[in-house]
Amino acid sequence: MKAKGEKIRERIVEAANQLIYKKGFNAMSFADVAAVVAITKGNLHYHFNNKESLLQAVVEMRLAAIRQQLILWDAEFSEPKQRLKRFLQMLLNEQNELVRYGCPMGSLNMELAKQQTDLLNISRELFDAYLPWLERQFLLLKIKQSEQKARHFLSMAQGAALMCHVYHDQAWLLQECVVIEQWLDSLP
Amino acid sequence: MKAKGEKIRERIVEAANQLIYKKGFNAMSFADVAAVVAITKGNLHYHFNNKESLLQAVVEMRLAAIRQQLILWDAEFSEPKQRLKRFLQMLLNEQNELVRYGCPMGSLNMELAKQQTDLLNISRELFDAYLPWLERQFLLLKIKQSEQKARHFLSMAQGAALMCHVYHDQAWLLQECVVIEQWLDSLP
DNA sequence: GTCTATATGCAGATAGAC
DNA sequence: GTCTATCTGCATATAGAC
Repeated sequence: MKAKGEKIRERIVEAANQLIYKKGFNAMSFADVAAVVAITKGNLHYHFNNKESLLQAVVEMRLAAIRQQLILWDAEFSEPKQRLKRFLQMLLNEQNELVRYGCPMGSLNMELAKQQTDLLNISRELFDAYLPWLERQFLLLKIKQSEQKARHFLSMAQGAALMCHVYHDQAWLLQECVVIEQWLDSLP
Repeated sequence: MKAKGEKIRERIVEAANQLIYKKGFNAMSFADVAAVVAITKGNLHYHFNNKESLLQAVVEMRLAAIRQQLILWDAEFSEPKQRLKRFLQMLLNEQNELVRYGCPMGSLNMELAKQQTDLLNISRELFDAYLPWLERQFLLLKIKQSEQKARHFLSMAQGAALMCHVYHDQAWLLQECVVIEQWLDSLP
């Protein structure tokens, strides 16, 4: 538990986090990560045996951030609809990154979904962190089929992120956010 | 234009098409394609210099299929809403493949969107083939903001395909199709 | 056209000196 | 812990015989 040892681990995970988002998990190499952290590949392998353990660490870091964020939103807004709109606001706040690199969750899960089952099981936890929270908001609104509503909300957000990314088109994202917000407002 | 030469080319493109869908473009190797077609890697390189030309050929094949399909749908249904519902029916018809491998368009574009700009420009043509057709249907319905409606429709479909793929969950897809159809019915 | 053989590069991963 | 050196495997791609 040496302080310095912990620090380098954090720097590695942070570098991997950025590289996974900007290059994709498969395109990211140990050499890439080592270069950013300014250590050698061999040293990096001392800290993380393989790519899977690196992914695990990155996902855990993201999970901690997501959970903290949701707690914050719960405290910040008492109205469930306001909380859901805060979720949409997040898309707008990060519109530049979304257009360039896609959704950090969606793009990673999509990349791992085709064949790499073990890795997908790890990255899917990111969605799992959001879904119950979303469902709870619809439950609080006393809306029927709250699970289905949560899924629809998340689906629409992912679809918007995917399309605006493929077309590098901010306008697409903005318009989708408007439509999703209208859908929220149309609910009882 | 020798018949036999054309035939092997078609077999290569068909094999690549399947492998790109089921394994992903980057995970697919020349060795994979050669094995399916039962030729050697060297021979495959004689027909396609590099992966980009293979992708180009695959996309062109898919484009031809899409265009033919849209012409068919136009002939089959006179009502624009029926045509759009036929699009949703396609998702249901291929639900097993969607759950396993995702949307052939969406997963390919997502994979290429992060860094490989040249390849993305090729694969995006697939979306470009659908979008004007979708917009035309909303135009025929005399619906305002038909372009935005087409984008929303496609976004929702892509979101549904992504989520049902990541969760390997047919129910997710089915429910989203129901919701999207309700959205269509709610339009004037 | 199709093959074998090979060049080249980079990936993930390991061994062992310091 | 961090380094250098190296192994192994597989990828794209090319050369040249048949």
